[in-house]
Amino acid sequence: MRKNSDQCQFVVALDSIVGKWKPLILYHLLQGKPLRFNELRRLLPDITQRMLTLHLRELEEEEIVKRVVYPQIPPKVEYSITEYGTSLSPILETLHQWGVAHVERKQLKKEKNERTETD
Amino acid sequence: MRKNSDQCQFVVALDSIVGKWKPLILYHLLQGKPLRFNELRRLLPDITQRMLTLHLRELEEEEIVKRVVYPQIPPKVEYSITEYGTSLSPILETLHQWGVAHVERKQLKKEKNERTETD
DNA sequence: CTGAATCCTGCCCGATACTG
DNA sequence: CAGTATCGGGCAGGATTCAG
Repeated sequence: MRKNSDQCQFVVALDSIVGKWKPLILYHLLQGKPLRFNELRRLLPDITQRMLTLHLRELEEEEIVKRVVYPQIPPKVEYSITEYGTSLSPILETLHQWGVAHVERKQLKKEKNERTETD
Repeated sequence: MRKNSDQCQFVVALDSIVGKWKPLILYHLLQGKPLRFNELRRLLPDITQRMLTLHLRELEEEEIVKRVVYPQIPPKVEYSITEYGTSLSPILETLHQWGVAHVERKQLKKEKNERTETD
């Protein structure tokens, strides 16, 4: 340890963000409104219950997401972004912008290739 | 497709960055100086040849990294960041800052817990 | 020195069924 | 409604060997 101990901290940050569904979960929670379990499920059509719970637990563990249980029947649980969690917002925003640009770039390149092929 | 097609683009960005060693590779190449294959290996003490080549190929594929072969014996290959690749710099920087803060936060919390336990 | 080719392994995630 | 429990597959990544 300690070798690159300071330089590698983006790996730490990535760990909090990476996971097949975490970025999407965060995206929705960062809208600000608390969401119930099944609301999140509906917003992420292809996620399984299992993965949703697992990822939420991990985010909760890092205090990025807050879980509030309303003791009632039927159960009601709300998930929301913590204040600390909002500090991820600029990261996601930057990633999103870069992603959009990257896709456009690829698209342009593809079109260019197709044009030169038909010459 | 197209469901969240615009919102999910951070996933695209993450794909370019994620991979066990990609962030480290990028970190070193973003220093600006072109690096030879074995120089990178030395900088990433625990990476295997296989993973280094694979990750470099992926980065090259996305035009984030440029590969220059000097036809000579023994072979010499230099990797450097492309101009396009430098656009990742702010992302890595933001991630790094957040990572550092996140680790510190965890550390503080741990110390606090240890203190209350010994009460 | 810079790889490519195989083989192997862990573990992330998915599918499904069950519960308070 | 909001979860657990269990089983299994796929794929990223590691170890090793060969090659120009």
